[in-house]
Amino acid sequence: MTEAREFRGSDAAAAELVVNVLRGQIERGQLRPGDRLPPERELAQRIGVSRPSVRAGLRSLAAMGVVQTRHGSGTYIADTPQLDSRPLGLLAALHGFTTEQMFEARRVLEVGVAGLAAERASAEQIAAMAEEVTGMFASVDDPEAFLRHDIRFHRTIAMASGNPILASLVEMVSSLYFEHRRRNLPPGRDLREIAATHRAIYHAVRAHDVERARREMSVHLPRPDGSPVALR
Amino acid sequence: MTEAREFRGSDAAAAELVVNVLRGQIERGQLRPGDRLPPERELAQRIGVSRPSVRAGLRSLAAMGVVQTRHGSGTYIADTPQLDSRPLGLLAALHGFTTEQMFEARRVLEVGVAGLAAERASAEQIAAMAEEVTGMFASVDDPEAFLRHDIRFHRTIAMASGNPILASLVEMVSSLYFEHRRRNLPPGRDLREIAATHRAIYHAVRAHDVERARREMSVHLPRPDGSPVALR
DNA sequence: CGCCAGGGAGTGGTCGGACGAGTCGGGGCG
DNA sequence: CGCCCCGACTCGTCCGACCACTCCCTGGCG
Repeated sequence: MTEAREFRGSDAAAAELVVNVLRGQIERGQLRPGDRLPPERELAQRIGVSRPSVRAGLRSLAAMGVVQTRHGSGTYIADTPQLDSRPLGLLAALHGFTTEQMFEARRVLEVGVAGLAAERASAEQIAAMAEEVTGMFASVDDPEAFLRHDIRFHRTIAMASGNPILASLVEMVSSLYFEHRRRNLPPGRDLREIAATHRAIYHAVRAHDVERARREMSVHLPRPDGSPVALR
Repeated sequence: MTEAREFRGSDAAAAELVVNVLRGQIERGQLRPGDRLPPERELAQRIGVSRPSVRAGLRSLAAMGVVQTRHGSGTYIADTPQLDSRPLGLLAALHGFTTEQMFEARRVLEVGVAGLAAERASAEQIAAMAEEVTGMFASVDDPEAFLRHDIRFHRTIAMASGNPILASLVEMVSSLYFEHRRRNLPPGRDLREIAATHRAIYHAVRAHDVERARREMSVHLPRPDGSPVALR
């Protein structure tokens, strides 16, 4: 029962040991998304370190989005394969990323996933896109609601690409943009026009026209046209 | 001097408070890359939480790659704007990302940055690419050295895109691939052929031919052609 | 019999203190 | 003058305790 697993090569940091043990269990399939981890006190005993060390390791994993803890309930393996966007936000502040760079990164990613989505989108996913597009047209007078549909539309596209890695990256970068836009409501352009461009993207995906989907997504996304200042 | 900064809205988690305080100082420019943070005990007193809480917050930031601690020396703001790739590796193991998906993500990113690099690469960056290409030709009999030049070539391309966000994402995804390849040396294809494709990419970038750079990068990157197994 | 309020056990969150381990610089010794 | 050792400083780990929160289960009430 004991998984002390001494030696551990040359690196014997207690907190790191915790991460490695759990990582091993994850990679071996013994820990699956949604699973609940043993209590910290029990983990400490099993691994052979103190509870503070266990907590340190769990906190690292939590910061990476691998686990999430619920006070009073337990620690669980994350069920949404979502990379946390806070790191990017912090790095943005640290190294002075500009809005242009953020837009550009989003462009590269979204255009790519739009093409893949046109190849592979399922009927259900296409229906979900249509739902969000109609939602956008229905809320052209409510910027807040409009933004929600906007976010969900792009998220659906990312899902439909069939590539969870790209979907995570898109989510990470886009959340930066949407947070930025939430602070600056309403946007300059007419919401009706924006909804129309989304409709065009949707049509291209529905027609499984890869090139058109890429092109429509490309014209939709804000060009780095002299955006005002640094990010945030 | 005290920055207790009570209230803090509705969320009063001690460890989170530490992250927010430091984040604020980073965003306000009071903390810059390479700077050394105050000792944990002093931070604890200044923020008004216990040292374990400070340690918890710092560990979160460390896991995100924002700070790094050196035993016996201190905690420093990270100087390399690099997103850590370990989170992606863990998520890959967790959610069963396949090699195809990894290749595909890398394709989207690398093709994008290749196009940007063709637009913007400076003379020095182009020279650096040439250096790596010649290095690859010179080490076609040494897979290990060849791989090193390969990595550096792609890193130079990413840098030359002028977009640190994209460069970080490329680095994050590519490091997964290179780690995978390091375990599986040597690759199936002839190294000489690979070096030639890199040379073609280099020529396109040097000529500032965006479309050709994208095309050459596209043909260079391994197509998702029935790669064997899960990403491990 | 069914519903709901209460309590208790289990869990993570925080705290203070203590000691070990690593780093670094300065002062003493050769 | 140069080397080495030592001590101050810092992070790393550990312990024990208590608090806050969640969840389930029990018992009483309708």
